[in-house]
Amino acid sequence: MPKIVDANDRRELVADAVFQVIAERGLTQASLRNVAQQADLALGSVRHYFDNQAELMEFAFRVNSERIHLRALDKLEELEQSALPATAAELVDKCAAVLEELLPLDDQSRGEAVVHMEFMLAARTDQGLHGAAQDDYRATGAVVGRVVLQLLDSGLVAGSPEPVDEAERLIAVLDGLSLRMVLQPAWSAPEQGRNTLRRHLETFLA
Amino acid sequence: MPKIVDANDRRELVADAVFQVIAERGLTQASLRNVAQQADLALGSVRHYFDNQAELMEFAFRVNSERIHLRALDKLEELEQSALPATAAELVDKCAAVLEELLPLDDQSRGEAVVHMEFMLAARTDQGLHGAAQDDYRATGAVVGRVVLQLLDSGLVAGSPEPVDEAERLIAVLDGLSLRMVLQPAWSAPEQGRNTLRRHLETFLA
DNA sequence: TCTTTTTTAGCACACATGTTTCAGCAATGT
DNA sequence: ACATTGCTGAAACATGTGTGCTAAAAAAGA
Repeated sequence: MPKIVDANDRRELVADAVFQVIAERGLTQASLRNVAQQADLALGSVRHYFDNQAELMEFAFRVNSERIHLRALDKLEELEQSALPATAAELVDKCAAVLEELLPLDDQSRGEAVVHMEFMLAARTDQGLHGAAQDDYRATGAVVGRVVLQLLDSGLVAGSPEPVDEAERLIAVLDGLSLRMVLQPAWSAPEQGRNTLRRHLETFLA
Repeated sequence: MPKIVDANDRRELVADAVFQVIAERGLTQASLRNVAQQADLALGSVRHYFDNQAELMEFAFRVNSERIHLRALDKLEELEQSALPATAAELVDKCAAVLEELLPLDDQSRGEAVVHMEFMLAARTDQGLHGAAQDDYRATGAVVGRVVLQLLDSGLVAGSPEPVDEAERLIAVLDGLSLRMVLQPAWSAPEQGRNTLRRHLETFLA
């Protein structure tokens, strides 16, 4: 028996190299050779863990999606476990804490957001990535939907908006903010994104 | 003197071929050879009108941006020329008419939106496209900003929100809706996008 | 008809990519 | 010690890419 390397760890290590290449030079530069060099591995080693480039890309896509959504889900369960907030300000704070996990507010999440965008766009024409994109949609829909329910069921909202409609609009705000913060960080700083999100949430209250 | 072909017309024709290739197969497939084939031209012919691939791409990017923003600007000037709307519903109609030009509601604008997204994302790592992306940002910012001013100056809005902040949020809604309608047309149909936009505008009114 | 100039077409080169193949290494169990 | 087997590294191949260069074609004026 040779050196035993945990295959999953190795695959995630390669995926991290993919993320770095995409964040710095874009998805088009995420070739097997560039990724291998970034991971300090030989081309053959990368191919030992991934039969295809397609398989590598789908794996990296899914890992990235899960990292984002798992962080948001953790915060969400904190919110749902804790006592119902009494004041409006407290409610906004709790919801914002969850949704901010979906915004690129630091270097780490900025990189993740870039990778996310590139993969989502690529999935439009790449059949191999289509399934992963569908799962990603469902995941963010679930997170945002549950936050909206928390918000609307709190008894602090004005009017009686449709949850599905408001989830759709909130997702649009989040996606749009992410897009701008990723592509135009000079004009859309983290604080600005945070503030815009909070202002949007506050419009639900009387 | 040989056959005189209007150089600008020809360049736009090649740009149209670029748009078709991107819409159908993505930016990565927009090679000179694929574009030439799509335009029914020889590789040499394309290269006669564009020295570089970089020049072609920047030209196509700018043509696409201008087409989108010119349509929106036309509608916007209609709005600003016409009499001030008296009722809230009429105001929302007018503003929505302008902003809907920025959403992918038919096949034509859907293609434009796809091309727009691909170029914006590519501009993040491609220095040659950076300038065009900046101009695009300014253009949409101008359109949306003027619509927001029309809205807030109508005397029909509740509260006194900051125009810049609300423009930022509205741009996020538009970008997010575009993104979803382009990437997930099955879940986000044109009517749904239109409705979400109108609902957002209505939240400004009492 | 001949000339001139735009336009088209094609070849060739250097380079990057995904993939296949195979030889060598290195560590672990016997 | 030694054989097994996961792992690494490298070379080779086919394909696609941008670009430079050159020659043919085509059309309008002389």
